[in-house]
Amino acid sequence: MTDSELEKFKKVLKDENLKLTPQRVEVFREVCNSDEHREAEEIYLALRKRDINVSRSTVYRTMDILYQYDLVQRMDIGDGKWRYEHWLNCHQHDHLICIRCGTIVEFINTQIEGIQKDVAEKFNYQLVRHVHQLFGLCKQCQDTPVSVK
Amino acid sequence: MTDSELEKFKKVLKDENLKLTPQRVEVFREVCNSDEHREAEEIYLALRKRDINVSRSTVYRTMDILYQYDLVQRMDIGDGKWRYEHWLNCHQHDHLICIRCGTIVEFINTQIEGIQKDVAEKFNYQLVRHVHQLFGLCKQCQDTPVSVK
DNA sequence: TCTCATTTGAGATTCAATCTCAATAAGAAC
DNA sequence: GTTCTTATTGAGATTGAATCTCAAATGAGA
Repeated sequence: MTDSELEKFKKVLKDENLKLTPQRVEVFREVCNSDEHREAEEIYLALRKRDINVSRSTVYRTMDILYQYDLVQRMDIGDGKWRYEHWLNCHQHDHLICIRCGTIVEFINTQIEGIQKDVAEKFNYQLVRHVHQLFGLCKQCQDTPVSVK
Repeated sequence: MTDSELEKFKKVLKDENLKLTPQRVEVFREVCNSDEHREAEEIYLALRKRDINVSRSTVYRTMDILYQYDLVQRMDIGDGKWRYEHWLNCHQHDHLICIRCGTIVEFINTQIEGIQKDVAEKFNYQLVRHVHQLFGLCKQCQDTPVSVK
């Protein structure tokens, strides 16, 4: 977490009349210090592992704030859990997801953005956001035989 | 529900050693007879409304079978519920979703499919399926002012 | 330092989906 | 048609991520 990131977070809290608490800062720090796409529960456990006591409720609540004010990105791959990632490298990107091992890879394709704009325009939709996920088998899982139970 | 659709369902059940029960047929019929993107609960209620008694459990279980054997399409728009739609017009399509009123519109864009293939190939993923959803405001919601609570 | 609205933590609650299990029914064999 | 075996059904219990509740604690402006 860079100082400028922290300042951005502080500004949001101030602007929205939310208080700067140690718990909120720790949650934000934890999110920023990993490039994985993690669930709230994983972030909660990572904090506990580092002996930082923040309740599960507070982790969920803070993730909501971070998402609400666009300080983190969040995605849903259809398993009923939100996965969060920091927004530091700020590029709009989509995801490739391995259906066997769960590995998530990011990709950027500017061509698709143009097409999306065209589609939205054609249907008179004012585009706000999109979800674009490609599910398949990663190289390693293609090469690994399925183990017998 | 056309006869050929029903036959396809019967074939799947037979091939998979599953039994053809009146409940399963009714659920399938209900799904086929609507072009909406409905939740299992909505399908369950629609059946009750027509005085067809199928339990909630059986609706959920049958939807699983239909999805498993590719007789229906299912989507997740991030609200924790699966929405089902029949697969009768068999075109691969994506969705435009209004974030205010929930209207779902389908669109087809063959250009994107090519790009998806290229991306998967580049990352050595063997593509299985994709999710592509555009969220925004539909024309009507753009024109309707937000009502005051 | 005082004050007060906000936040926290722990546990309760929600809700879609899944599981359990006794009763029922499909459908193969005869 | 009858019998037998196994799958299916229905009702309610359970699961699990997320949200809510409320008393106690705390941030931050005065």
